[in-house]
Amino acid sequence: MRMNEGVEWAAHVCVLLHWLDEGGLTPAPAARLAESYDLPAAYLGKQLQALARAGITESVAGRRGGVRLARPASRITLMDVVAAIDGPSDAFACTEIRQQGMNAERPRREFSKPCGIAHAMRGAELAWRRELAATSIADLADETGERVADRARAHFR
Amino acid sequence: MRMNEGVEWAAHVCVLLHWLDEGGLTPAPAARLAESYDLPAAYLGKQLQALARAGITESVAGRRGGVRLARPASRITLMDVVAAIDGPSDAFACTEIRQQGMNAERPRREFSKPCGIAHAMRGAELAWRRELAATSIADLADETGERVADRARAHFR
DNA sequence: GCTTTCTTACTCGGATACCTACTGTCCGAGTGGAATAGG
DNA sequence: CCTATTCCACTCGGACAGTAGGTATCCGAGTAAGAAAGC
Repeated sequence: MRMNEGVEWAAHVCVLLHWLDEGGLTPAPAARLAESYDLPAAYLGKQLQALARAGITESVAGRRGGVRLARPASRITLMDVVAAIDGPSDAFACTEIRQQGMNAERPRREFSKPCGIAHAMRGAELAWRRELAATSIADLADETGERVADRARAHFR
Repeated sequence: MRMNEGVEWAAHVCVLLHWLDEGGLTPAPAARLAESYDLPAAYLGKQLQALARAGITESVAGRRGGVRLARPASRITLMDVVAAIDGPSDAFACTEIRQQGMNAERPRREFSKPCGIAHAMRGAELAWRRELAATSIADLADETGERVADRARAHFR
């Protein structure tokens, strides 16, 4: 099980957009964001589109256009970013194999209670989501230090 | 992000092996285990090998051979099964893009503190693992009900 | 000076190709219990 | 009756093909700010 690499990119870009916002440097062109972290511009564009579809960023068309955060960074969580890029569906998908093979002839009502394995997996994923939802983009930006933020802003000025 | 389908198979098979153990019906041939849940025998064999490598099951060669749990089901957790099938590595892999692009020229010592995003992701995965480690195969078997266990044993007798 | 047109610099979305990892199958080698053959 | 051989039912491990989804690139369409041109 491996997470989409775009999640890392999107998270870093969101933090960067927050810093730029504080300096009045948004919207920032997608191509420059990609260049800031040496990422393939065309592919990062796809991830940015996904963020926009999820309402995390908004993009401004036309000259002097670009991307910016759609709401304060304190109200954007890592969970939001993961869900936008990696999809909202669970990693574990129960295929109800307990109803196959030796139990194929059994009446369906015997399986009305959800599969215990699926239930446990679901609980673990909920814990994971809860943790991700507890960290906001603003938290991440704050703990990085002002010097890095300043340098980023200088790079875009 | 999607989890290996074999994890579901392996978990169900472990529960089944626990039931069979209680009836003195182990070791059970891999082919029969596959047929019990209508799974492709050759591919399930691969997953069983992975379980054996992880020390969760042990396989008995030769005639009347098969597979059985290597230790009591109460001491096998879902986390063990997931790690055996899906690999022990984290889903999120930090590639340190913060050190690229506009920060490529910066001295390395500025990045001695771990990346905040990677840290948060790691914390969330730890919460996930903790939950999985809290559920044992015996727990799963118990909550399913004795009737299903009896039927499984009857199928192997 | 004001309005219109044009250019430019962006985003958006689809089409496409590649590559990795998961899914699934097959086969030969090894192993050990049970049946069989020989003394 | 006892021992040695053969057979059979298993597992193990590697090799291999197919497929889905993640990675990456490209291109045309749409949009808006600012410059240029015309009145």
